[in-house]
Amino acid sequence: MTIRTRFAPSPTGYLHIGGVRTALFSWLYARKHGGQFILRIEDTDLERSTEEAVTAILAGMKWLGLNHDEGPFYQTQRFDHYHAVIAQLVAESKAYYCYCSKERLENLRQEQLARKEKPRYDGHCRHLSVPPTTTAAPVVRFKNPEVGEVVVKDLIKGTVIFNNRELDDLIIARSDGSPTYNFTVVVDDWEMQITHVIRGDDHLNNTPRQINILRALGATVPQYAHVAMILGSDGQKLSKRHGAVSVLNYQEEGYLPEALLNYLVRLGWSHHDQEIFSRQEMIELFELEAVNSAPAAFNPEKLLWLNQHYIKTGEPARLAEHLRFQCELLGIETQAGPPLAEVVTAQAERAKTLREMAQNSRYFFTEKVQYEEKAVQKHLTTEIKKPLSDLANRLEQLTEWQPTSIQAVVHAIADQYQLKLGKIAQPLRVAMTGTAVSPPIEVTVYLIGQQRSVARIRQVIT
RNA sequence: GCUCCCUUCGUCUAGUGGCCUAGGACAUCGCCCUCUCACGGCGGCGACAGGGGUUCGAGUCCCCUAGGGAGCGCCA
Repeated sequence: MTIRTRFAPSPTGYLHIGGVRTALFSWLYARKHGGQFILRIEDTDLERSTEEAVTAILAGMKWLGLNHDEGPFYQTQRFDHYHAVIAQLVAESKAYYCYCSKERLENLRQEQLARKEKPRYDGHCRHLSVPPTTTAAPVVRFKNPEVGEVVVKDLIKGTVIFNNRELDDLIIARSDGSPTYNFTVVVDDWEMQITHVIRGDDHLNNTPRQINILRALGATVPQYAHVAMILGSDGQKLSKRHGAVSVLNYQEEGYLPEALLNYLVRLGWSHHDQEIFSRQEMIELFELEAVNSAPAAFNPEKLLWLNQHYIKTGEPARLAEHLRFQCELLGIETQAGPPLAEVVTAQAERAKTLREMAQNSRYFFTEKVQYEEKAVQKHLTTEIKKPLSDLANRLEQLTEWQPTSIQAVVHAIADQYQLKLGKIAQPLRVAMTGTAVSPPIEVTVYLIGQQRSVARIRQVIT
């Protein structure tokens, strides 16, 4: 049997961290078993679904490299399938028309709540032999079994047993004829031959209803795996404050897709003590049985650590493209500066995001350096102007512009004036960058270039 | 209210009855390295929610309590 998993987001909001993790788990499971990963857009809520959300979901999946083999399917384009199945169910008396008014339902609900009962439909129209004389359009309800239990063998939660007495006859078609969620999911998972339904555990309670419908349809029941939700860093429900923002925001903020994926795969899943997983390793090692059934809190610091890990270990040429993207966002012209890959190498161990790297690399690309008042006051003293002047001259005469030769010159000046290295390196750094922080001085000078370096020193000492 | 799920350091987790005086990672603190910031190295602080069982032995199995969360929609 070929493994088939799916990711079925509803485009009523953006693709956030929680959704991405579920998608990742589904994708990994399919890839690991050489199966198929299907993307399905659950857009039946016409009121709240938006085109932008669909675009953002697709873009997010693409950015992360979570490629699908089939789809994207749109539920709004599958209404004829749902209608056909509803008609079949009604014809077989496995579903029925319900004419109850919303008022009646609301009263019923209030009464049940008052009696401290779980609010459920009472089956009023289930045994109606003749339709009532009413002008209101009916809904269609599924005839849920009234006795017995449904056993869900969840791959993450374990065996969960639901008593059919706790369930009621849910609406599968609204009065306007449109199908409802619990029904479309079932029809789609069935028709798309999904073998493993991996989704958020907020759906665990829906599972027995869906299994009952599947059984009524004579369909094979898929395996289920309910993943716990992601909490905010404060242990509360994830909100916009923590990361319930579009996954594309992470791209804009300078995160690498491999870092986000690595972070998310370890949130709720583990393989012994291993923290770093390449895409290939994730695929090979991932298993649903090792997924934690408890919710996990989102920890931005660890994501940052992983991001820097991938910045430090990634291919500079590839990271350079990410840096270029960030520079563009920040309006930094990179044309006239040093090769971006070399900037990446120089800055990798002092940037946690590519955005941060771009921000801290402005001085490599601009003619007009912004000088920090504090740094200038502290390091560009009058006593240092003579050594800096000599240094500029020596640098100007260098025939070989390399970090090693630059370093030799800096050391020579330090020796000549009997200065500790820091006493000349820091003033030089401020002259070059406007700040007291940068990569090793010889690398900084090297990357800024001979002409610019000499010019910057002379500018600050005149 | 009812049903279901969850509970190991601040956080992510290892742990599948003896290897646990509970291991790793992030964060944090200290030291070292050092031209700055970092990176790196070394070390410190720090947890089995509580209570009952079962067992020779429980973080690990069972029950209860407490605390979190989800569902109970003509939303998905």
